[in-house]
Amino acid sequence: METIKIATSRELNIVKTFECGQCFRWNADEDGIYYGIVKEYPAKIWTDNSDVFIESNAPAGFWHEYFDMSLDYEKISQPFLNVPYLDECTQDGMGIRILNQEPWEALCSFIISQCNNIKRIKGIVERLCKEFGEEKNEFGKTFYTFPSAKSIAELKESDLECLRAGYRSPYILNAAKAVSSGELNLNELKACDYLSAKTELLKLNGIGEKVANCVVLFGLHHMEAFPVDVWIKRALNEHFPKDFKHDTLGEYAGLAQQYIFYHMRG
DNA sequence: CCCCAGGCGGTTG
DNA sequence: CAACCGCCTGGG
Repeated sequence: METIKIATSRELNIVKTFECGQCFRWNADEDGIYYGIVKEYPAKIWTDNSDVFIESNAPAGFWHEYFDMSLDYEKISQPFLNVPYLDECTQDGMGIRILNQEPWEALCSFIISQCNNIKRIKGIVERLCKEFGEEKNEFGKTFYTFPSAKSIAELKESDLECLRAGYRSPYILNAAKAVSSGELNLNELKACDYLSAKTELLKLNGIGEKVANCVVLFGLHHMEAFPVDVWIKRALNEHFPKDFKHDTLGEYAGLAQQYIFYHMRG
């Protein structure tokens, strides 16, 4: 077990980053210490004196990559300060980072997210991991890895009843089969351009524009993706010109989307 | 009882 | 094209 300083709290605000809706498996205890697991590495993360620390067994550079630390977020956010209303959102949301999550986990999680609230999304994802993931004990707590696409693909729809995911279960199975068979290669989609990646995801049953954009942004790190959900729709209607086009925000439009989403959810 | 929650897919006008 | 509706489940 090793503790590293990953960033300053100005560069990485863990509350904003974990609570802005991009991930579902980080939870704070009563002291504000976050616990979570990425791949097979349970982790404990906290802020102390304007610095962010992580305790885990992960190899060197793992968290640096996960938190996207090689990108200067203050710099890439500068253009947003020239856009009315987005400037407020950007100042408010500074410290949010777009995580480099596991592509399959993001795909599965955002399938589950459709027409659902955060609490229930978290519950379903947690049951999925507990039921089909691998147990890891650390920090006096129990963690479960996110089950592989292959392990889910081997299941039947009735096996997923315990998740209580409703009509989303067949979508999960279908996606798992596509990924484990190689018909859908998420790593390839990460390497290719945003639009091709999204187009591939849209071919899957149960994946529409919103979910595809979330997967492309949060799972494949194509930062120009701009998922439009009910909150963003509301923000666009209330605070932006009618003819506003979000692609004018450029290659980091997805970060702007997160600032807006965080600001709306307040 | 009703309605809604970070959608999608199929049908209709 | 847009508008609408059913869909699983849980909470208000």
